[in-house]
Amino acid sequence: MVTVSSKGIYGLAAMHVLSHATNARVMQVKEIAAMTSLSHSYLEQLLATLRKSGLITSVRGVNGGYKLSKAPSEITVLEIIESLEGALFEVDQNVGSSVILEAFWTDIQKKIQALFLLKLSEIDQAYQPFSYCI
Amino acid sequence: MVTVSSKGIYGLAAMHVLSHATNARVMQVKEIAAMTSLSHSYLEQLLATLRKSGLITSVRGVNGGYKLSKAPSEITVLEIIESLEGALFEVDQNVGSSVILEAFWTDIQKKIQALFLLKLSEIDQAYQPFSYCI
DNA sequence: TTCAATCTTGATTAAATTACTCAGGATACT
DNA sequence: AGTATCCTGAGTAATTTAATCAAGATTGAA
Repeated sequence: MVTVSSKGIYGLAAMHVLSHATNARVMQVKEIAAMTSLSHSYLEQLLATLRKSGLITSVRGVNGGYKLSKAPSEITVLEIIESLEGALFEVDQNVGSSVILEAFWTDIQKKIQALFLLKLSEIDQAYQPFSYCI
Repeated sequence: MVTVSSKGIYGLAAMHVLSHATNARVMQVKEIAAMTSLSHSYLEQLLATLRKSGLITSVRGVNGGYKLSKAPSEITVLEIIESLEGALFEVDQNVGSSVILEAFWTDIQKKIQALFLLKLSEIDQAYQPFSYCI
């Protein structure tokens, strides 16, 4: 019903790294792998999925790599997670045949989904460890 | 990292049924199975786990069954889910070696946990489909 | 043109998890 | 004694996870 496994966590890490690439510069799998501590081949698999979802764009050949398809302010964490893990929720019928519980789970679902609607760019803004309000 | 599978959903359904048993009357597995549409043997397995966690109490022998160990107002959905599925979250180190992402995931974790701190009794209060405020 | 760097794809796999089933044992009321 | 219950542990098929690996496709540069 709800699942966020390491695949989604790794994927967000990769996207987060890409969001810091200066001015639409493509980053190589090698670089991203080094920064996220992921294996090259596994990361390739994740990036392939993210590319098929349209979240990132690839450039092939020498000096190729990946970059975000959109600005980090236009990509939500939910999109990233769902791209890699499928729908965050399956709307499950017949929860013990209880109408009340179905309403409960639907509500939980809505609330968790809302948590993940954060934009990629907002992660830095919200969780930057050393931020100074002048 | 986050997982709520059907086991937790079924378990909540069973506990919800038990919370409606009149005045500490024990309910048989058979009855609960009928009300939740679960198979007798699978439900037994779930109830055994819930009992070992101290959430429900059993009475053996003829006319035995299960009942809640505490009032529905003293049992949270989180306790039920975690009893069956283990910790809702694993605090995962080294999320792509990023301090910011670690802070993000810790925060998400806290917020999701908060959603599940709802009391068993509060489910009915909050999601009763036909409730009238006089 | 050739080569090497890079993305791309598909096959494969070991381990873990899920969602069960089943057979029989233990207990206690009648 | 007998039977209705809970109780336990073993077993299992299917799926998912978290990868690895080999080889193909593309393109910039020498």
